[in-house]
Amino acid sequence: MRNTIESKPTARWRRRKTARPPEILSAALASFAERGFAATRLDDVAARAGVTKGTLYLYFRNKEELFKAVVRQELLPTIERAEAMVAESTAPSMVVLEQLIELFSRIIGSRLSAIPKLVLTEAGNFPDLARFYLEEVVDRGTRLLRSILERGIAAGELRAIDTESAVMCVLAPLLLAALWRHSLERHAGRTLDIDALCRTHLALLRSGLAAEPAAKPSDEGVLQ
Amino acid sequence: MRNTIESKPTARWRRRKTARPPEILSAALASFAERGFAATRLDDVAARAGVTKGTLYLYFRNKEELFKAVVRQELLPTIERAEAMVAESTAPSMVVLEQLIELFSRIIGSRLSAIPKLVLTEAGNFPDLARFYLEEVVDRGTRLLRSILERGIAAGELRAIDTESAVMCVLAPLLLAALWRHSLERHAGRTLDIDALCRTHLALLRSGLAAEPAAKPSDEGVLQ
Amino acid sequence: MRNTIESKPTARWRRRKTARPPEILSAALASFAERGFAATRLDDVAARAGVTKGTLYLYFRNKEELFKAVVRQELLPTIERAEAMVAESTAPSMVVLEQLIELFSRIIGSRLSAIPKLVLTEAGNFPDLARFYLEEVVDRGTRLLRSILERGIAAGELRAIDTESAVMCVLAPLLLAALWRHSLERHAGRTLDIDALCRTHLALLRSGLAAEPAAKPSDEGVLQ
Amino acid sequence: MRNTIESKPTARWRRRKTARPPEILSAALASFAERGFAATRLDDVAARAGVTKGTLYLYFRNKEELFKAVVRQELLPTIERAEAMVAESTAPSMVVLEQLIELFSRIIGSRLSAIPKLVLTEAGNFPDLARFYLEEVVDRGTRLLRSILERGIAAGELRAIDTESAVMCVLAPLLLAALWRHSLERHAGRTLDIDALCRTHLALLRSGLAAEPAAKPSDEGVLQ
DNA sequence: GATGAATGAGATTTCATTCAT
DNA sequence: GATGAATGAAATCTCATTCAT
Repeated sequence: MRNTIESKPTARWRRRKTARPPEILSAALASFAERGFAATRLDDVAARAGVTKGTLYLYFRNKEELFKAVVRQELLPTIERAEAMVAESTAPSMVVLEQLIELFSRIIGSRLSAIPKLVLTEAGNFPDLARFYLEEVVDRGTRLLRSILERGIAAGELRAIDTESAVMCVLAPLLLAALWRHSLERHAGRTLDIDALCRTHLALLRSGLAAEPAAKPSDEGVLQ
Repeated sequence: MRNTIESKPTARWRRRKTARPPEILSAALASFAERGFAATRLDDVAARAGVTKGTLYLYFRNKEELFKAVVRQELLPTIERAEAMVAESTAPSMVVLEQLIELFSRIIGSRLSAIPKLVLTEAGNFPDLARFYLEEVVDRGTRLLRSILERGIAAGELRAIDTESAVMCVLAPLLLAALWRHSLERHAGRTLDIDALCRTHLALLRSGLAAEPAAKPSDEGVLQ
Repeated sequence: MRNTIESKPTARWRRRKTARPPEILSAALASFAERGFAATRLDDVAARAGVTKGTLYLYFRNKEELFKAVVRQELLPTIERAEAMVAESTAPSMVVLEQLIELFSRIIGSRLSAIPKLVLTEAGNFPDLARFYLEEVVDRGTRLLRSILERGIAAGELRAIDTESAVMCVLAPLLLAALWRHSLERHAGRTLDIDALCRTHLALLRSGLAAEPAAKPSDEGVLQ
Repeated sequence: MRNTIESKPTARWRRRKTARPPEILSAALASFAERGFAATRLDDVAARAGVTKGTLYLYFRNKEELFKAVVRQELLPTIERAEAMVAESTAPSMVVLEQLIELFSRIIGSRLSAIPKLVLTEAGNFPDLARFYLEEVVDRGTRLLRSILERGIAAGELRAIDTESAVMCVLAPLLLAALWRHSLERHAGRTLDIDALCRTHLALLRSGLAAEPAAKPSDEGVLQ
């Protein structure tokens, strides 16, 4: 009896075949990230997506497939974007590094940042998901960073270090920030200042990675 | 009436009685770290601990209490040890930092290193656990590191940076290593060389944190 | 605007409209016979009938009504045919018996033969279906057979036996053949030779039912 | 408050590890025979067995395994008994046949008689069950009967007929009686007089199978 | 103290049925 | 008339928890 003029009879639902899957994936990402795979109830995912449980099964064969779809479909575009960025760039490695870190820092703010936590959490229960993530995200990501570092070392811009370890040192603070945001931040009074973190991180990296002879430190006055 | 001759009949049993809780905690830590809280079945924990399900309930009220006990009882001694180490030390901050990192790198090899993953993973489902961990581990840990950095800056040994962010940058690679070990490492062909990582990390930190003679401004174009 | 020239554009569609119910019944009979009522999914029936699930509900109120329609509409014509055959015949009872058995043996080859299995299977779940089948098929069928036997006994052609039991003995091999075909035959390597079965059955019946004094056995040379 | 003298505190349940499986199998046989596999709810089986649903899973992995166990464990002893009976007997084949039929008629009265219906009904959904039944029951049973008939023919006691078909003719009325009992009988007013059926069947068989002096060909007009 | 059989609440999954298109 | 997306009730199955032994 809501509409006295327009007599639309309060449709219980509407057909939205193409709109559903993204909505469901998005709801699922949120739920899985919040509680983990096992603790997420499909009732919750469905409610969040504005459908009923049964509808989930029209689009995904079961809970596990839904879970895998979440991880697969969300990440790949971003990886590809980063790879393209690096491939196209001719800037000095330190600048490319800055650009990458900046890109990453923006991802931390998006819903994408929930995925690392998700994978961490569920790697033990989903071996093939773990392998997918290792190959399509970890490996591609580290290869990318490593190529930048090696290019910089070869060009004499950066000092010679163990690039394998260095890649982890470069990524770690950013990853940790993403994990923090989706786990403890909600329970801490404070929020993490991502920009400050990136600035400090970059400052440390600039001096840390700088080629040694010309190690005349430029300042980072602005940071701090 | 069984043992009329040997006078310490139940010795082994008596020992086992007090041995149970640690054995159970250890089994639980391993299981929880592998599969997460929800996906861990108490049958598995019991089997791993060499007892039956019913026995768990003699020592822990329920699954949740067992989980919390795992986190609580395993970590505190280590934190206290680190605090003592710093309190007693009069060495230059960079040296203390090295000692701390070395301590941490040894923890990564122990079963303790599963706990960060556990807490990260389950913070969403166990708010009070999250708060406990924040207060008793995160806060105390960062306070500790921060005090070292601040002491170093004050002494002119380290350059002036945002210590709040810097703490994360110092911890991140170590934490990431711990998380890696308990999630993706098993599925990757390779293992992480923790020592190499620590060496590289320290090398970067030494230059990155070193106090500088002068401070000529330069740009940080991208990040601001 | 499709058919400007041909003037019977929807002819095919019109035909289909009346063709639907039999097509659906046929598909349903096949599905129900294969898997039973509960295990049959309407999706399957619909697919087999070349329509979609929704269409079924245009012709049948629900799954149960569809099921009952299958049994009801398929059998009655055949029963009536058998009754007519017997009513018209003036041949000796043994000959009529042979004719009936021959009719039955042809039914075993048709899709109709699935129905006994269906009723057997679902009698427990559909009491009114069971009663319908009892009255309209079992009772009418046994009455028919019994009348033949009694006529034969009265005429001195057959020996005096308990006709109630004898009816079952006459029908049993044929029914069993029908059941076999729709249950185990598919899983056995072999198929049942219905003709051979009927020949043997008739041979046994001829001697078995023959009036005793004149028990000069005629042979069944061909059979064997 | 039931026991004012003996103060047994109304135990909610009792441990009866070995007593359970047969009780459950028996309850399951009854339920499955009544409604078929798919239509049987495990709640019902559990209730009938006096336990709860969960308990079923202590003893049987899932519904299907329970179903298969029912068929497997109930039948084999009986088959073996029949085989032993025939192996030991040296009586004329017609006498052995009578003994077998008598044995069978007693089975019809027991709960075992539900199994043929069950297998027939569910063969389509459980191919391996069908194969098991074919090999362990149908084949063994027909082999048994056939050996009796062949022995009788060889000894000149029975006339030469197609033993393969004859086996079905011998078994059919008994099987049909079993099927009837577990499907339509409940809905019919009347019950089947098994003894009368067996008597008539045997009477027909005696004349039908009896060896004949001569063999004058006559017609089999209809069937050929 | 230890056991493990039994429970029962709650999760995933299926599918007959509905109804907007 | 036909469709098939969406529903929601009901089924199977799991597993934390209890408690007789």
